[in-house]
Amino acid sequence: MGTLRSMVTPRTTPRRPDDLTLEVVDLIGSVVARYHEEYEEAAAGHTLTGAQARLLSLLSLEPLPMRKLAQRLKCEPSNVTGIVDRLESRGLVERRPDPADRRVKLAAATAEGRRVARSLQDSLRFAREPLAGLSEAERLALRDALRRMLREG
Amino acid sequence: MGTLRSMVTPRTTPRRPDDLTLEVVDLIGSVVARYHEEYEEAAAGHTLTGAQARLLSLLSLEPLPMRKLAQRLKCEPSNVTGIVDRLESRGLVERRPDPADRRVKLAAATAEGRRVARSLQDSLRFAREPLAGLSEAERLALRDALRRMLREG
DNA sequence: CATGGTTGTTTCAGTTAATGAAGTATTTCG
DNA sequence: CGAAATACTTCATTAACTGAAACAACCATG
Repeated sequence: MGTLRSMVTPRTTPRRPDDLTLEVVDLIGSVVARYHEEYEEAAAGHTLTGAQARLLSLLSLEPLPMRKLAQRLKCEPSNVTGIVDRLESRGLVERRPDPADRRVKLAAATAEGRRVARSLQDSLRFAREPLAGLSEAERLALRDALRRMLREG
Repeated sequence: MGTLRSMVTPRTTPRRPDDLTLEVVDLIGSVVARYHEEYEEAAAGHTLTGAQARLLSLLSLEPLPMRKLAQRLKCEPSNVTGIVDRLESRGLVERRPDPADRRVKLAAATAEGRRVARSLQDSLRFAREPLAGLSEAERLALRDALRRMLREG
């Protein structure tokens, strides 16, 4: 069906990605799936949900106001309230007043929270294993390609 | 960067990933985030949730029993029931009996469902844009690296 | 061929994530 | 000062997800 058309009108479809591009997109889809799988798995290993793990990771670096958390997680502030509530009830996160602005509440990881975040990072290190199959040169090429891909948009 | 360390202690840190690997992992994290963002966006453009879009995409290729859907989506069968319910109530999917086994119900995309799935694919094609910045040689190298990464595990 | 175990699906109860609309403080600025 | 904007919470609602229980149909095996 399509073969005849492509023989007759070889250059009328400028937007149609070539087979190589399609394959690469497909591969990226697989990498995305695998990354997610392992992330959720690592989180579950600490009895955390994905959203909780992501938020805790952010806070392990520095305390942040709720509104900033919402921005980083790309969700509504009211949603962050619940996630922080659950982490707080487990003693992994605490709320502090911001001395500079009494409206804002800073969410901060507790010592225990940081410990869990670190352990999470380590178990996620497992996600790096696939890279072990690549030579240094390949990893360099991969880095450059990914950098360029992300540079756009 | 990591060169000095690797010269001094070439075999004492077998598990600790080098800086290059860490950077690549980080870049993959960004690609994952971007991919998801665009996928959810494309789904939302059709008033579908991510889970619904994923399920519909699977069904656009071939009808599948509920249990197979659960396996593909890596979730419990009871969950699939709800997602299919919602898609069915919108006329995008239908349930048919499996002639070979009266226990199983095949979920199948309707004509409208296939149309939506195709349109979804097309808007997701936007996700391929980042690849446009790469030369053919780079895309080839990227493909090979990704293939090898996924080969393991 | 009966019957007991297994499989495929659904229902139900419960948790989490997420949004959007109010509502309450607090800050900022005309 | 007073009005508008900002930060957070609460509430109602929907979806995704899990695990347990129920039900029907399949399939062995004695």
